[in-house]
Amino acid sequence: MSTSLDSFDRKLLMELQENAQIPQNELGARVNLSTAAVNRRLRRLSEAGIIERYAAIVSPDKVTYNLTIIATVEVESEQLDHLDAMRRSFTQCPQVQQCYYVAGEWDFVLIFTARSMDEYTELTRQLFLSNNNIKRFKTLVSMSRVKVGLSIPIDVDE
Amino acid sequence: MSTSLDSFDRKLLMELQENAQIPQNELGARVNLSTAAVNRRLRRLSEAGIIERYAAIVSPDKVTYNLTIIATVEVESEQLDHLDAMRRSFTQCPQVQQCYYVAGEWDFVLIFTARSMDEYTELTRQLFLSNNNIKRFKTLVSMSRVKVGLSIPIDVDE
DNA sequence: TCTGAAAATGGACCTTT
DNA sequence: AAAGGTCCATTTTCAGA
Repeated sequence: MSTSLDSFDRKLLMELQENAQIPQNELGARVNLSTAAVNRRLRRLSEAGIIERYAAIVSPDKVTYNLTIIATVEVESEQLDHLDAMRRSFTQCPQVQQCYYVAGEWDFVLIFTARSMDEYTELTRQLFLSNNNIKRFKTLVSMSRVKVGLSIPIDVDE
Repeated sequence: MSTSLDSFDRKLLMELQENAQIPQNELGARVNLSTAAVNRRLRRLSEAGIIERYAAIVSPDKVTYNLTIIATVEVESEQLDHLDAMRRSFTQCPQVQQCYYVAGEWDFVLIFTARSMDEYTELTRQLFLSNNNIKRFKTLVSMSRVKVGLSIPIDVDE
């Protein structure tokens, strides 16, 4: 059950979060392991769910999704069925890249990607304004995507 | 030069954002294209920077990064060298998964991943409290990662 | 689009700890 | 048992005709 990673696993994860296209023999060379051993470890990491999946990262600019917007939302009622309905509507919206249910001054934080302000405005209409369980929301428009990723810090020596 | 995607490219991107491990022959079957055609398109998409990179997505829970925290930051001075220094310090911090420079009530939005509240507290010390260009910051602790990803919506038929 | 070479993956089997 | 290494078959990628 010990899902504990050894130093090899950590090095592999570090590399693969950066670049999942490195072939296994090259990975082996980097971490000092045979190709077969790398192969086995990658399988284990995937099966254990430590590697959730492999994904292509698409450049938003190159496909004219030039806008990134962060929205914070406060709800009226935290009744469970209401919350669930909201979670679902946020999750289903493809322009919602991320959604966090948070404690503090707000209840949800959403990260949108959109092609234009008009598109975002329309989304707020659908998701926020037409929902009377939303007390208020605030919009922060990103001027610069300073750092964007989902990498988890992996300490190689630990 | 026209970086415009046709319907095949869009379908491919849609699939690969979800799962970058699908072999090219399987992709071909799904979008109705030969393996070789898929191969050429993927190369083109990468070379054009439309596919930025391929990445392994690691499950934070499985490696004991149980905390996700969103922080908003207001700066004292928006002088360029000050901003740059801050951007750099945020970018370099491995626990900062994302950082956006925003317009509105705040100047930066940061998304942290951390192992514990103590770790986060220590990070705020390093990044915020020891920096006297930061006027104030606010912390929102995520109770649930409702949706997490970097996918761009790709309309298959457009 | 087809064919085939080269590369990468992944299993079998043996060895080490 | 658990994990590594070598070798080999299969699958996948990718270029040329």
